[in-house]
Amino acid sequence: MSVDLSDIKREFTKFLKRKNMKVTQSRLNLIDLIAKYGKHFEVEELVNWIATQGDRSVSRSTIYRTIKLLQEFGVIKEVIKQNNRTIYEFVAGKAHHDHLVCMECGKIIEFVNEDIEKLQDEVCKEYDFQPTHHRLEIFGVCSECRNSDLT
Amino acid sequence: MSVDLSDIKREFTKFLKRKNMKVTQSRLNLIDLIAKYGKHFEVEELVNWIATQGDRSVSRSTIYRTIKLLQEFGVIKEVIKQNNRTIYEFVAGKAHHDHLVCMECGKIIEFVNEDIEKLQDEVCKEYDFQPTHHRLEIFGVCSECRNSDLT
DNA sequence: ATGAGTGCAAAGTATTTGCACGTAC
DNA sequence: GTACGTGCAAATACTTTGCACTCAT
Repeated sequence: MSVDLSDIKREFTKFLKRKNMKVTQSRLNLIDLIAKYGKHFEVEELVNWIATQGDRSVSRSTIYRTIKLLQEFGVIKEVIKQNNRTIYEFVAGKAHHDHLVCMECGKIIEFVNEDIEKLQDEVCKEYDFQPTHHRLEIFGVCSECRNSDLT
Repeated sequence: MSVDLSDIKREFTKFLKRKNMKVTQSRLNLIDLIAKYGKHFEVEELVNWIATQGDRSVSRSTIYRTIKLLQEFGVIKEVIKQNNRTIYEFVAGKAHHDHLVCMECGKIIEFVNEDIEKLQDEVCKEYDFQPTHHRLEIFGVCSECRNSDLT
């Protein structure tokens, strides 16, 4: 793990105080739990997994509420919106990246392309649009699935 | 309107026949209705608007079912996924484009950038990934909203 | 004539919310 | 001590589905 969770929790504490919100165990625990989960997740999946983690458990409502805060804080992003599913990622300490999504096996491939980012900035300038965030999803079929499809 | 609806309906008819599905009034009507609606839409919004269109009415279930077919056929796309909303667009006859979404006024700006498309193809080649479609959403604040925000 | 399509209402998901109780400050 | 946060269960919003009837073929 490239990022120090203590740092994140310390910054999140400041973030909460700035907003005059309370620094609760649930809120801090959820950071640990999501980091421990360690992969892309859907909320329901996370809720169920957290239920298996003994103590430090956090309820569904609080998970939903805290995920919103963590998105605002910036350590979590909705990276894939497919059908009616939302897949989140813990992005703390990671460079911005986008995703290839295999529609057969569900695999998610992350990629970084600075040129695409630059071109987006140009588009925004052209329309005098101030971007806050973006999401690029490329859906298709990964090479493994194509190769195993030779049935 | 740059595209001939009759052509689209003729092609959709072929599409349905190829799939051994029936060419029903509801299915053809929905194409007319969506074209007449003429802008980006959410399903619920479309359902309510269609209910005001007198005859040619189509039920919510059939709208949902037919939208899936029209997506497969390619004349409709889910272009924006924001929070838990899905915004569709009737794309028949339009060049592929992506979107800037103003989070203050909800305005949707379409843009075309061939270079971004090319770079995406390169990324896919690099990962030996066969893309079927993609979606690039840039969220932010449009210039009008920034100017009126001088409060 | 027959089976796929439609409309309705009910069921299923995902997410949000009201409220009583607990906890940070 | 007070107000915000939490957990629960209920409510909401969106979408899908079972079924009886209708219509395209």
